[in-house]
Amino acid sequence: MNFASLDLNLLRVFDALMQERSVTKAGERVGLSQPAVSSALNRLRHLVGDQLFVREGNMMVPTPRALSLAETVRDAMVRIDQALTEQAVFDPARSGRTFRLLGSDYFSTLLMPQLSVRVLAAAPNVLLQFLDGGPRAMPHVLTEGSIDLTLSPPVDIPEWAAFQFLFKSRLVAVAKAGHDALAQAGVAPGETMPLDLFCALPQAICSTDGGLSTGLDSALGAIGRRRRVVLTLPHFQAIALAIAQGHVIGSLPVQFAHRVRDRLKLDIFELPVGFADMDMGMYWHRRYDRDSAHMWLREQVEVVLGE
DNA sequence: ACTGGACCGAATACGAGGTA
DNA sequence: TACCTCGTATTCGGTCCAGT
Repeated sequence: MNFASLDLNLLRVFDALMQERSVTKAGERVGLSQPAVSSALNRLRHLVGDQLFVREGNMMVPTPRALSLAETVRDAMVRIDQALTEQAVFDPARSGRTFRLLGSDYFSTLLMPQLSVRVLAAAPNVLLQFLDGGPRAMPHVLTEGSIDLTLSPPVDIPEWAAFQFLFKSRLVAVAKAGHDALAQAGVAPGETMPLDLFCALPQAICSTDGGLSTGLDSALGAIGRRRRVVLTLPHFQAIALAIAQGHVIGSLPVQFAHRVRDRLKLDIFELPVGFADMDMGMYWHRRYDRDSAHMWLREQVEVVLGE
């Protein structure tokens, strides 16, 4: 590998190929024709001494060598782009940037309505997008640069990811307002739901993969108890709507429960079992640490959730 | 003016996948 | 199985441009 003979445009082609997995689409992305990309790929292959991409059906699949280079090249591309285009201070009023956030519907409900008001008031030409996804998707989307921020409880973070704590969240038990069994037991909203009743009443739980056991079930198991799960749903909104029907109860993050309580006519109770609060926060790739637009976005999220 | 490198469009070959 | 479509790889003849 002779670095002096390296044409940096080849890295643009490589980066586009990593993202598109197609010579034709990579060409469209970087403004070259398909043969030009093919030729560039060939020159890069000779430089690196590796095939880099091999064809599998209609896809160009990266080799292990290409995968090992991808992160470094992507990082370099972003840094060069920032160096060439970055303004001294991000100007929200003039920016046409797209900000993409990823998280569960917990955050899209809790954060996005207010965040969109705040962001679009200051930056009317900005496009704000919130994508549905759990913590598992986090490393991939942050590495490839398709997402600016992910919002989630703590996860095992790679060393290239930055984390900022936003708020603590705890679970509360939720039932339809005036739930018969709870009324008969004389339990008022705000009080602790009796353990026997909590375990006996049919429950809906939030689970994106159909799993039937959560941290709360582990806490119950530790005291030799078990609850009756009859429904799993992938979104907290759906859990709340199901609870509003009256045939199930459930547990929701306290901030989320308060947000939907009045509209859906729900009652909120304390859980009958000790369960540790969760630290909610945002993650981003460290390459954006000093990106002024990204810093501005993080500030807006922090302010909205602080309120 | 010449040379070399990079690109283009067009043509062609070939492989993979979908479909009748 | 044959055929079609789509996409990649390669070649060819040509243009453009920078360097000598």
